[in-house]
Amino acid sequence: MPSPLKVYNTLTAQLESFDPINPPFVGLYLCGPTVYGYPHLGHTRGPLVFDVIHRYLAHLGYKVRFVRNITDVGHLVNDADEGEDKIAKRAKVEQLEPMEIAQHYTDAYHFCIDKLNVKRPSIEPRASGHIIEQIEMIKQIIDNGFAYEANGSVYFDVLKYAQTNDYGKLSGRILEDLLAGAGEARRELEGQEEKKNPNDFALWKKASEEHIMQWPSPWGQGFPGWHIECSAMSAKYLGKTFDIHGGGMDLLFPHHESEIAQSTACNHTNPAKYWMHHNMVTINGQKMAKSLNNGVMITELFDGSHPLLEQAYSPMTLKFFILQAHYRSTLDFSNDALKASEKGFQRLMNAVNLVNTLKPGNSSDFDVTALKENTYNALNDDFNTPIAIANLFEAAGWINKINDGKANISAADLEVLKSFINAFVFDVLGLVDEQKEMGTNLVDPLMQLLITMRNEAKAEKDYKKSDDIRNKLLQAGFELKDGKEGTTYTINLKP
RNA sequence: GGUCCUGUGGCCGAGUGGCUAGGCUCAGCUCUGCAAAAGCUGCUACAGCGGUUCGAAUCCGCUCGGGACCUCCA
Repeated sequence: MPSPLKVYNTLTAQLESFDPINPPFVGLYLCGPTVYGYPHLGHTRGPLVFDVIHRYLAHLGYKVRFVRNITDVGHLVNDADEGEDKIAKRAKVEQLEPMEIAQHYTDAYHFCIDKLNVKRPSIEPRASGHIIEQIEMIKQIIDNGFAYEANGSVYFDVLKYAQTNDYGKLSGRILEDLLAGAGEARRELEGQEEKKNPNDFALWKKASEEHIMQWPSPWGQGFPGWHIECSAMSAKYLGKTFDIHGGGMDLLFPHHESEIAQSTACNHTNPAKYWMHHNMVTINGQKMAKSLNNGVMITELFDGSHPLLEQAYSPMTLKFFILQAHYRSTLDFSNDALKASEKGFQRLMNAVNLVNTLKPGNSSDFDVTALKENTYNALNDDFNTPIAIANLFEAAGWINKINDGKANISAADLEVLKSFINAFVFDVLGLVDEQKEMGTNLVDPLMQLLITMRNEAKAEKDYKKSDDIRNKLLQAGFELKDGKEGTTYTINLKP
């Protein structure tokens, strides 16, 4: 029997067994993108990791409602007190409607994520579509005595909250340290004097006249603070307490810490049972971030146009690359690493295709059930995709041996192997055989014709002609392979 | 400055107190008209210095290196 599912909970800093609040239902919330720029490599990790989590939970039989938001308001350019919305700033530069920009980058995000075969969430709420919910929540927090209005803005009273709650329990921060550590590192913030305490954060910000995205509120024209959107939207669609809240480690503080504080101040309950955080994609050992300007855009990866790239890499190569690392480890980007993933992925897909053509024997030379169990155990151990993939490679090895007649598998075991490997590769990991997808329909009959012609030439020992066909095809992106069962081909994706 | 994470073989990247992770690369072999693919074989690492232990890459301490967060950030 496979081991039970365990997840690492940032809140307790421990591996915990996964017990949904209302089985078989699972509420899963992931902090989505801020749509004010094109997505880079790092932006794919969250969606990819939580896609596997989403898929695996569904695979295990849970009814998952997966909510991933689009942030199209509220993220401020510098800080809460300069009051310029990121989206609005781009609008001024490009002379477009703010929502036009948000839509544009949302589309770009969807384009990239879809290429990676990430399942769309059950609900994808926009922050701008939930202003009312956010205002209601802020009102409740004020009523509960944990927020105050100052000059048209509303701030969360961290000190008041900390009197009866643990502010910092998620990120492991100690309020006294935060207060003391403010010192030199903290910038001189304009309007900081509105706050009772430097650690107080904005729930609602007063908008200046130039500020394009603004809404009426009980406190005047303004816009919501950064953290409140996730609290409002997760509560609306998943309830005041739900199962899993995820995001990047860089959101741990202050974003998620503040979410917990807000939700607790409003609803008197911890919003999520499990908090899961994935690590960063690094480049030259440093975090890839918009603010550091070291991002490789996803479309640049797909078409190989970024100067650091030696070639184009397909979406599945990127996906496989990311899944070959555990989600809580940093993952360093490099051409060599990407190439290794490209090769390895192809090898795995070859084996997966082969498994459907295998002929069973009388007995099995290896323990299929154990292999399957090990693969489940890997994912049950905090979604350890690299170990799961290692097991799939072991299965691939056996598949190849069986295909070569150097190993046997019983008919019953073959069925187990087929169903399990297909389930894991396609359903759980969500991989796609890109070459196969391209190769069907129109291309295949033509290829079969050329293969036949070449084999005729070979039979006549006209190797010039046969090699010519092979070389020309290779140049065109079709690689021929002579096997015992005949000639097959692969399509190489090149820009 | 504070809090925390991390340092694995040519590259990427798992991992447990004692038993080969895996992928890629490289070399040799089998197969093949040649090549590719596939298979087989080889390459045994855990920053440094101490300590605990019968035994540590895995636990503890120190040193050195890298990184994250403390400010928008996936």
